[in-house]
Amino acid sequence: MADQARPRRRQARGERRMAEILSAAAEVFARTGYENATTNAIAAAAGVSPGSLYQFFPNKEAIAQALADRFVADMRTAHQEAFASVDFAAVDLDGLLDRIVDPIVAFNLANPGFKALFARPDMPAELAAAARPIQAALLGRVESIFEARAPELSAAERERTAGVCIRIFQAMVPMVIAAEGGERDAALAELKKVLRGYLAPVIG
Amino acid sequence: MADQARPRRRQARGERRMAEILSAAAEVFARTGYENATTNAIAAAAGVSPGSLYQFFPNKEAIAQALADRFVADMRTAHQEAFASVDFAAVDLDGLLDRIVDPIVAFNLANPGFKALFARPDMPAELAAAARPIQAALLGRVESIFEARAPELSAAERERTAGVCIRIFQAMVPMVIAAEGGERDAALAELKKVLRGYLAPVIG
DNA sequence: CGAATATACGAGCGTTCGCTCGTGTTTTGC
DNA sequence: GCAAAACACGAGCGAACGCTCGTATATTCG
Repeated sequence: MADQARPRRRQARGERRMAEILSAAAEVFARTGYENATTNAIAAAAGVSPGSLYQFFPNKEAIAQALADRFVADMRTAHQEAFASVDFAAVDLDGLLDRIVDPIVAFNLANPGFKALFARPDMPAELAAAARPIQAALLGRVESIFEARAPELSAAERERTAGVCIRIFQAMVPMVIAAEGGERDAALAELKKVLRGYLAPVIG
Repeated sequence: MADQARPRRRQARGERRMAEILSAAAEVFARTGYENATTNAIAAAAGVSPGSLYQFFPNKEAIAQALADRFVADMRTAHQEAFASVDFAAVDLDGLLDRIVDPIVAFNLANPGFKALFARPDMPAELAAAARPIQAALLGRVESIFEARAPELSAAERERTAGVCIRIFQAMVPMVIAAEGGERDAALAELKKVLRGYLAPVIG
């Protein structure tokens, strides 16, 4: 009953190990996907025994959960930077797209494990829950742009439009990442073209 | 070696069983995803013993493969109907979108197992191979529209534009399917809005 | 120093799951 | 009618994998 098992006091060494294990997990998840990633493989990739791994994480899902938390934190700052650098009212649509799309694409490019964890259709409920706050925050930010640029939109329209933008983004980022060099620039330009075509009638 | 194991002669009963097993597999895949679907669960859902299942399919992947083939065949006819009913040169962009988007969305709505098999990021290579022909065919059809309506496009631009359209489609169909009633109509309208905004500059 | 706790190891337990095998029943072909 | 082949059953094998446990070393604290 309420076997709360007070969290053990970590040493600096332990904190380092946890970070190493998470990095190894990100790499293994990115390479093999969530289901096919074995905890022993993660431990091996981190240069650690299975037993040690389980001193820091109670089970496989907790690893994914902690990794999700780390991604969410990183992504939040990436988003904050992206949205903070823009005066929504002053800049034109093309400028807006450049300032917001580029850094978020860059984040996804730098964190290949991110998609392997969150792009899965049969994601454990807890992982989905971890991803939700970042999704909600992103949605809110996009909505706030529309609020400033297209105040005539109803709340429902605003939310729907923002949701569609994010959806488009998530669909096309893999395309951008998969492309190489000049191809990638073309794909990125195409992503912006789609968003521009969709948004031009809404926020001139 | 080349232990070709000539294919056994099926009875009518056997053909029926195979179809039943595939339908059961579609249902189980749709409900639990590919990895979490157990062959015993598929057999049970089909009202068949595990041993019987393995008289028709050598392994789990072969079941998915055969199901993929069935989906591909069904989808091919759905696409054929969708594209055959339109005179690309005569109709305007809105009409074009209505005539093509609606039936393909309807197909996805009627085949919920389809996505569970093909929307997976860590799809076995053989499954991806089974999906490729249908993707290629769809790409070709979309390209042929552009060829008729925007002959000034280079081959590379044409292919890229068609690929983006399909990508957008695949990203937004789940949104349409997840929505209910009026919400669904709104989502469908939004899908067309995205495509229209993207394509209007290309094929007036 | 010594006790308490954190970290580390890796063999292997328990369970799940894809798949097999021995056996029995139905259908086909002659 | 009778053999051969297809169909059907379900207990359970073997391997994979998440995770544990006994044990040993390192670190902290008084």
